[in-house]
Amino acid sequence: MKASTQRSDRQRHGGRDAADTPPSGDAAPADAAARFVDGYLAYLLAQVSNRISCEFHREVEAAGLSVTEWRVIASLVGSRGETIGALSEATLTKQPTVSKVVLRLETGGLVVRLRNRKDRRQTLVSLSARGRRLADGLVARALRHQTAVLAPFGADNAAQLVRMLRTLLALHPPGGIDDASEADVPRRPARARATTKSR
Amino acid sequence: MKASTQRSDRQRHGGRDAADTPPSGDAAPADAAARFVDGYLAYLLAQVSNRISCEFHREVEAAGLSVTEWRVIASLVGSRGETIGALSEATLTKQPTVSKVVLRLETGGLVVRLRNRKDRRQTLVSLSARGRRLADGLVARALRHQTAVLAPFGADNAAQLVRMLRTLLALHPPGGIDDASEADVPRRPARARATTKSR
DNA sequence: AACAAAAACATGAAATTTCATGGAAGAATG
DNA sequence: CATTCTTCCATGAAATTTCATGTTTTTGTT
Repeated sequence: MKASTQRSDRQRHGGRDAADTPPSGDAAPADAAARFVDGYLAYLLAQVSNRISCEFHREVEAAGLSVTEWRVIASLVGSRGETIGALSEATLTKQPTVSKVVLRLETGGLVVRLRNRKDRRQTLVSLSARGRRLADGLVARALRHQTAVLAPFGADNAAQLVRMLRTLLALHPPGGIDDASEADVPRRPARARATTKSR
Repeated sequence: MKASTQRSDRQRHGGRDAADTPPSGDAAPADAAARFVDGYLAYLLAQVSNRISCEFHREVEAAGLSVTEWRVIASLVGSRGETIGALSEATLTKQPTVSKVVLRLETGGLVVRLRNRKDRRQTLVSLSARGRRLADGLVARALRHQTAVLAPFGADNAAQLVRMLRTLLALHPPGGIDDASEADVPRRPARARATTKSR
């Protein structure tokens, strides 16, 4: 229910044909009209993130995990227990999805769910022995892959890249999703607020 | 149906409670056990990509577009026409999804679909006059946002970040590699040097 | 302490995305 | 030029994700 209707009126094309211009193949000969996205940071980040990840996802699937499952597992490596909420943030997946994936992983014997004694609302998820074994193998491969990816840059540049990414992370706190601080004004598309609340 | 069964046996928790360790809040006091993902490039890229994008997605939704719709629109800015396949790659969305989104956008009057005369199999998508107006506004805001995001780095570092991202893009072609096997064509040249130098 | 408000998570319903498939057009072979 | 193979896209069915909501627990207020 985003833009316009959802009906699929047209059968086949309306009939109009394109003039002649072949779309941007890769290198435009004369009309060097660059696509906007090719210089857009968010696009570059998304593309790079996706391509790097996808390369490794082959190994993930070979291990019998879905991408979301791998993200959850990976987020648990080196941790003593993560809440559903923390996993949601770490895996870039909405909370209900994480709840379900974790449940699936638990029945699969890869993770364990406990209750936090300090706050009995939260569910603490951690790797089972079997989950840790599986994770260790994948993590080793992941690090090898990462090394290969960063290799072309040399240690210094690679380190700087990682440093800049970390800086960006620190500069842009998560949770831009739900924000209802001033609970009075219901919904205002108004002026963009850059001040992300930290939690 | 990825890992294990899908049944949901358990009602509520099994009953076990966590020991006492509060999960990684943000800064571990004594047990500096860092989560694996916090040093994992793919994770950093995904997080940064997501957070930067999400910040802007508020403006996108304010404009009445879904994220996928915005990605399609943005990919058409500065282009004379993109195929469904190209849009699929640019938007990181599977082809059937793009087909449907484009159809929706067309009925919404934001894009136009034509047939490529050169290759009548492909559908060339381009912005309508109205779509271009909408896109221009969003692109202007997107660039302002990008400027703000890169500001803390200074021109030189910002440029280097973008350069490195572009290099990674060049080093890691899309689509992954199908199976190789008997192909006489070299799988992927790969061995490319990353020129962190100017563009 | 009592009560209201908020937070964390599980769950069913709804929406979106992807998978599998098929038709049509171009390329490749003979 | 007939035949086969591949590519590109659309479409219905299936799977995944998200939304909306309810319950339980914690926090804040009076």
